[in-house]
Amino acid sequence: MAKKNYELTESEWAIIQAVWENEPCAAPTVQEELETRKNWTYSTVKTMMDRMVTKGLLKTERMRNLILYRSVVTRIQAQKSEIMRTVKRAFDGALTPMMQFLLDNHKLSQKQLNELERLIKKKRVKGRAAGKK
Amino acid sequence: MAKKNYELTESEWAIIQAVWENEPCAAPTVQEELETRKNWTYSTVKTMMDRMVTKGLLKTERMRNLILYRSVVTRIQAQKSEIMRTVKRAFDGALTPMMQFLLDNHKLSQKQLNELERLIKKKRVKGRAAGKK
DNA sequence: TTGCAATCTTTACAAATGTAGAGTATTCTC
DNA sequence: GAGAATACTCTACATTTGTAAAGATTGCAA
Repeated sequence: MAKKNYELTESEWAIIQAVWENEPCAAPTVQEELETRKNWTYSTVKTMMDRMVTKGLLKTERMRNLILYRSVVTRIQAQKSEIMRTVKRAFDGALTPMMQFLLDNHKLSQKQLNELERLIKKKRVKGRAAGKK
Repeated sequence: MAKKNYELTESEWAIIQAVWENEPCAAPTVQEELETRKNWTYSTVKTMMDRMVTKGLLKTERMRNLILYRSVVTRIQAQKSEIMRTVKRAFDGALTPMMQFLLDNHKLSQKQLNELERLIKKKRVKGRAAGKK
């Protein structure tokens, strides 16, 4: 139910990404997966994962002598939270100014602009069809 | 020079916003400004501000027996960092997917969509004029 | 000049986060 | 069945963040 706000730290993001991609998976898998980017030992990874279970970001299930982890929040949910956090903190909660800022402050290629325009058009049509909001 | 990445915490955002709006200003001013929203005592605010000086987010200047604070990073810089952080963590560094996500996952009104389209058009033209990138 | 008001300084402490060693249990493998 | 390999548990410690009380300064007002 609850549309909670999941504020993941940098490290938690790294971990949950690995989980999303291997789900369900054991801690060693995650550790190996991250070994190159992050330089974490098994202990480190495991500790973090267990803390994430406590926080309700992951959940576990025992399979014989193995402990398998699964994500509780989806990638979409996490992305949404991350964006909402930014909008709240840095743009006073207003989405359009943030979009505008993105357009103004990041050099997008023509191609990207086209793509965006296309997306907006699509959105627009759909919105109209479905009874405007 | 350095185009550093400023990762402000929630509290730091609150403080620096107050500073931006009153710059240069003394700690008590900031504390009063935030009194309603946050419920921080003077000590709390002062401590945080001094820590932010250490971190290079604010700087001070002594005026007789007063200590005045100024921001070191601009609102734009901070917003940019905040967005970059999100893009990096949650969208694998790619801006367009993030924009797409924004369009897909947040119900924008027709008006907002129009506005965005207009902005993009403007961008497009300007980009073309200035030798495409 | 004495005391009050405003401001600053010092110190503290708890919770969260980053990081991991050392020991324990379980399971292969020879 | 004994040692090696694998995975888990427990404990620990440093740093950062959130929060603030208590004490020291200083300038002004009576």
